[in-house]
Amino acid sequence: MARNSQAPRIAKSRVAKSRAGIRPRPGRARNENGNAHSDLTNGEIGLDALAGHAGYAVRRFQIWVFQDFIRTLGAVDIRPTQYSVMTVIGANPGLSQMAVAKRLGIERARLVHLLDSLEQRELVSRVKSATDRRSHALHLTARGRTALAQFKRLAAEHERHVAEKIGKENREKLLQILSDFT
Amino acid sequence: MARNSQAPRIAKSRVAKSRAGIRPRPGRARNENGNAHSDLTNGEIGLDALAGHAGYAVRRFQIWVFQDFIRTLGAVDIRPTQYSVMTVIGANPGLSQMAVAKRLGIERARLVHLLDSLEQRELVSRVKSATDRRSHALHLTARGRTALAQFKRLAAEHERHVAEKIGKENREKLLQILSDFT
DNA sequence: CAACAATTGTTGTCGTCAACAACAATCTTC
DNA sequence: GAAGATTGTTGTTGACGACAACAATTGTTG
Repeated sequence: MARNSQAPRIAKSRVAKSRAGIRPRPGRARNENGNAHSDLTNGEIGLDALAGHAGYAVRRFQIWVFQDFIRTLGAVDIRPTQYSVMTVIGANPGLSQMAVAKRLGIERARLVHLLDSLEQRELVSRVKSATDRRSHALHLTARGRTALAQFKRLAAEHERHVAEKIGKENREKLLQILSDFT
Repeated sequence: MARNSQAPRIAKSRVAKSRAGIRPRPGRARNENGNAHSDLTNGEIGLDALAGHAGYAVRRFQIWVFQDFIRTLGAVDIRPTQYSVMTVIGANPGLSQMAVAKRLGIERARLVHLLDSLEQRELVSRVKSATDRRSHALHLTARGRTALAQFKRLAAEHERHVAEKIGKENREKLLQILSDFT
């Protein structure tokens, strides 16, 4: 979607927020969540409608998961996206950058930098394709294969942290619910 | 008129999860050349260990959810974080920036810019606190209250999209699983 | 009460990341 | 063989999380 992706940089100062259909609802329209006029008591701050939004919970969860991943794999300096790239290349040697990007939902422009970094660390190599001289066939180096094996062990440890956090069966249920997005 | 071409690009692949058996043998990988011609592998690229990582699925899902949120609330130019801030302020008038930041897991440095933007659009106002002259008491403006009501309606529509995508009961299960993170 | 520590909002920097746009080199196709 | 599409690349923009430093203010403690 090229149009409404995000910031319509024009409408900065005062956007036409006052569209039709806004029921003026005079008086107090707040507080469906119980507290009458809660002030800044830090004890119990209600989320109101936010509590019913899956996106909010998912965002908070993802931040936690990624932080744990980064911490758990901190010793080998591998971030989640790098791990995903290496894993896919390791399981499918010879893929083009376009194929990897499409499979992982990464911009191919972004994959360029990721591969630059991984290639610099001699974990991945770009081999010129003989059949299509535009594209590169991606492979793990020998060092990359050894390293990936260790990354996977650490990633499995991270996954155990996730299971401890939300419960073993909840984690599996989560994977099942979101299987369409992988 | 949007050239919407992004959202559901991944076909639902119900590929076997390669539970315990499929392990990339340390020897030669046989996929060496079978995919020089672009599309041959489009649906056949295995995720290997990635398929068992909740973080990966969650990342992909969150991208989808946020894109839908941004698109659904595109007409009012409200992003997920802005919505969360306004919702919490609306339900808890008078909160300090620190309290809002802590509750939502946002850096207070980042909240400054978010509030600058919302204040500029006259949706939120910073009121100097009488009891603590360091802090601001945050309130929705009259316009902000009206606008938030509309945002909530649009957000509810977005939430219906989520339910359509993953299923009504799956969405509720998801909210339940991740309730600790909200 | 006065030094000292902590908090609050703010500014700034850095790095990651998604989304686009433009480009050269290279297929593909008609 | 020219037009159009694809691949990798460079660059820009903006949202976002993580830090660091700072002034103003509050609180804490000797």
